[in-house]
Amino acid sequence: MAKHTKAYHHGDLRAALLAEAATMITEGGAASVTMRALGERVGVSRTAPYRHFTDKSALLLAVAAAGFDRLNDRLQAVDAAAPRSGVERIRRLGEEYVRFALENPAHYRLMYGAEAIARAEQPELRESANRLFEQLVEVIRAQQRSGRIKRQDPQTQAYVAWSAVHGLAMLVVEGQIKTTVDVEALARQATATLLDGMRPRKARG
Amino acid sequence: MAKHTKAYHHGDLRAALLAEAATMITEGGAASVTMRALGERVGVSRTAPYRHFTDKSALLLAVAAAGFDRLNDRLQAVDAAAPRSGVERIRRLGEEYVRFALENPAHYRLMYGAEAIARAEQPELRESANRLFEQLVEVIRAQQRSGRIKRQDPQTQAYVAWSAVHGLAMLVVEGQIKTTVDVEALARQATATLLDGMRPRKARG
DNA sequence: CGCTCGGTGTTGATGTCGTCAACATTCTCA
DNA sequence: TGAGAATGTTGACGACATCAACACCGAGCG
Repeated sequence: MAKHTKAYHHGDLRAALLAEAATMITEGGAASVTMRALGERVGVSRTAPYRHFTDKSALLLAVAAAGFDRLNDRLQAVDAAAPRSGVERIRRLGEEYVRFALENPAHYRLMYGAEAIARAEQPELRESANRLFEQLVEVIRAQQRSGRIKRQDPQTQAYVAWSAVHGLAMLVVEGQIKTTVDVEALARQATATLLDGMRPRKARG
Repeated sequence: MAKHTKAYHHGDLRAALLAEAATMITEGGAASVTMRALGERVGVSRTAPYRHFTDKSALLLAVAAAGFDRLNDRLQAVDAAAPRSGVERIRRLGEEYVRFALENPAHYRLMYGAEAIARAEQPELRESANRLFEQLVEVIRAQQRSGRIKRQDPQTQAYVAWSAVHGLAMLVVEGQIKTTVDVEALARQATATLLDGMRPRKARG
């Protein structure tokens, strides 16, 4: 009686669908998620998901958005545990970001693959990604205030930093960087180089 | 009489298919490429392409590989025109790389989207991408010799540089970076930051 | 010069998919 | 308790990739 948006016939189909779809993505990539298979795995018919998502795209979109939320949470947790000041804070964020991608390759691909989801603009996804970006901008602003990185447009710097970690994550996830390479070390090197480039003229940490 | 691999019934179906598929990708994304539509646009039946490509995946793979070749050519041309020494050389490469992605968003996506192509390892694609990578490693080695960038493992540095430009390209192509942003400027900033981070301790260009 | 054969292209059929529409069930609430 | 809404199911449709059987054509052999 308390909740009524959920727990009808199935119990909580919407959540179950999201969870199962995420599992399927992990197991066999986004392409392996089919309405029929999904329904079967959850124990409902193929069209049942349409009561909760207008589209297959909408469903994948929700899964992707959930991925962004998870990533955000992890980054926030790492940031909270990091020293308040010092570029170490950014370094840890960058490394954790790449780690997430490595641990959830197919999910990560989905999150950034507009193609797989739909053609139109996806405000929901942009929103999730944007929260991530804004968080990064804030950290950079803080470091600028304490003079640890250059006082340039923080937004631009955030884009550059995001590009670096995202690029690395993507190359690994798509298999362009041989798996024989120590990706953790690569991530450290990438963030280190990045931070060096963002450092003020004479500082030497 | 000279050539016999080509110019049979159609003239040169294989090449025509590759060209038309590339056009379709540009116009409507990789998802818009369907064997039926492709055949129709080239003036053959839906299954004609199977005489030249075992699979739809194989066809897309060839298109993607061609994209890498085009990108390689452009980078080589830019590099040839750049001053032999000086980080300017790397700077121009980075900017040209991003420019290519911006001009061919859908094609670029395809090149790096293993998902859209197939599941298995794609040696052909890896090969094309690797040529690009090796070229970058060479340029970095040259700069190391002249002491313009740190003497670290050039392969690692190349991965970091590649990550930076690829990440930026991807974020823009996928619409994660608002189109209101001056991407050219962002590319300049990214390469500049990168080069700064790769510079030896005391150098100041 | 005509025949044949491999390279090339076509048509028909199959199985899978996303999705719509009509129908069935079940929960909520008045 | 009964009605209406929320939820789920089955059947059907059109698009798709792809296979198999068939048709065409051009080159080289006799």
